[in-house]
Amino acid sequence: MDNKAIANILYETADLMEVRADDPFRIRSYRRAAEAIEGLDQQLATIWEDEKALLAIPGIGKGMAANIRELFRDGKLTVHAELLQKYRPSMLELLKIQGLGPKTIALIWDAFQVCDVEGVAKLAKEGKLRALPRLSEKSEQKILKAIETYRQITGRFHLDAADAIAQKMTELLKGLPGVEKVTPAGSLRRGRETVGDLDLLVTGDCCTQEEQRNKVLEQILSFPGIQEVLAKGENKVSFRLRSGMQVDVRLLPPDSFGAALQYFTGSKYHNVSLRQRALKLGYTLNEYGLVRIEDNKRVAGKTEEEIYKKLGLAFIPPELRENCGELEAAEEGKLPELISEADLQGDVHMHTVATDGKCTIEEMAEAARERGYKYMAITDHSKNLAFANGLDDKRAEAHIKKIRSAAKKMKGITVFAGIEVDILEDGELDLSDSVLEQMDIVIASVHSRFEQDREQMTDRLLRAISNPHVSLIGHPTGRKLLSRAAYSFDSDKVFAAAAQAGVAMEHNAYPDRLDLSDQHLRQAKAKGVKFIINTDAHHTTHMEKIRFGILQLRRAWLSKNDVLNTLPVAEFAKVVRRGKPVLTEV
DNA sequence: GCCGTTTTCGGCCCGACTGTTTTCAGTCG
Repeated sequence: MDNKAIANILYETADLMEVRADDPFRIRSYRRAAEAIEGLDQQLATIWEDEKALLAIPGIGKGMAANIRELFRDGKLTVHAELLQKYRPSMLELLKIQGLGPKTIALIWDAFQVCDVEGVAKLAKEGKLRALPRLSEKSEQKILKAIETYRQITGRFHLDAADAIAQKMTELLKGLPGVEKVTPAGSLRRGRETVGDLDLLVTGDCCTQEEQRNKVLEQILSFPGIQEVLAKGENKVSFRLRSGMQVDVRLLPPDSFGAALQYFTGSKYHNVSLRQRALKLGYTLNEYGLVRIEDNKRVAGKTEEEIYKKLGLAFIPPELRENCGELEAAEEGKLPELISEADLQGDVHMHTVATDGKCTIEEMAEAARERGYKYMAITDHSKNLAFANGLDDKRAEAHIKKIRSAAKKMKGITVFAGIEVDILEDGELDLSDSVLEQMDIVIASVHSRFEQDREQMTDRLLRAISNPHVSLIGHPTGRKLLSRAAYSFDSDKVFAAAAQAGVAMEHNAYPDRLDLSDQHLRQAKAKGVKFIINTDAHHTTHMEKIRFGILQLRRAWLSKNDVLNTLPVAEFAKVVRRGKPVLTEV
């Protein structure tokens, strides 16, 4: 059992305890413990027998330590099992419906003993929920709408979740005789913002030698978390994980690996165009190779590169394979030089324990330096975000001093003092200009009133952009992938105003945001906007998630020149101050 | 259930919004 699995069980326990109306503080302690475990550097599996080590983790006390030991010893947690027995696992799913909370779910359960999405939808349709206290016909409509939204997003997963499974599978198979490599294909390889099914390709001698193949297949089926095996043949295994994710693992011989990788990476429409092109040139292309029609001779297939080359094309990076002009550009040698992670000089959106982050200024700065960044910025929340303990003017000024003093001690990296200031309902910023003036970098973000109409939201953003202290707009559409839609605003107007004012737009690389989307990035670039890519890290471990954002920038055909935090530190410091004197010596 | 210049039990982040509750509970962030 890894840390993530333990944390999940604790989260689920907390959710179900909420339905049972347990002590709220006890519930919170389960969530705290789960968060702490997720953020650990080492695996609990290596220390669970050491009481002292467990108690040294903040948020873990005697009771939780006992819970953890029980999980490792018995493979289950009694309190979790009891709750699941009482309410059934479908209740966990029900809790994911927006607007349905533990109290309402408990109310429905007590009245009807119904606790699954299907059942609640039926009750709402039949008008039976309005009989319950606090629920009306209007509530029924709201619940039905939320269930509708929920159904649209289920079956898709955040990019990092799919990536984690791919990495685990690689870990599981590597080292087995005959396994050369394990490669993700499909939408994960193309970097689509969410992933449906996960496609994994295994190549090596194991695909042709029966004994090795059987060993590999056996190992694949030992993957932790498999709920159901959907198919098992000689060359392919499909299964569904408890999370609902379907994983297809294919075994492919090395000499046709390139063709298979090309085929299974897609997209479907890119492949259709590519095959049409092949036909025009006298070839036929399938997952086994590129074959010349006149003599039925296979001319390419071992690598993707040779296939594209034979078809008279430059190699097309997977992120561009969406049939959006990439074949034409590849033919004319006009593919852009895409940005890569190595181009980045810094990550400038991070939170610390001063607000809702989990690490100190020093810890975040050290982690950024270890990643090879030349600069970073501490940008905690402002007071409007009360639940995050946001900073008011006074605390913000004190925080700047703290950051500057920590910055002095750090060698090899410039630490900027910044803020993520809330854009209030009317576009006013949540801190005084006199305080913002003292910041190296100001991120202005919307965190409330997402439901404002298009006109109001547009004005709100335009007003924020007009503030001379704002360096960039944080997560500019406010969406949360698979849970919350983007707020509505006139993107043409806002992007044009940002370009005009020299205010950058953030690409937030955190996998549940990835905001701006690739379409918005393209649109903004066309208006002349520059971008800054950040992780919005709330923990040192979040910084590595930058790569998921890089995939989106690449999908939008962006290169280094479009992204400000590829600039050397001195130039970057200047550009985010928008003409005002630079405060930090670099 | 955790934590602690109160070593033992009381405090634990809270404001805004929504709907239907005529004074507030539930949900979200």
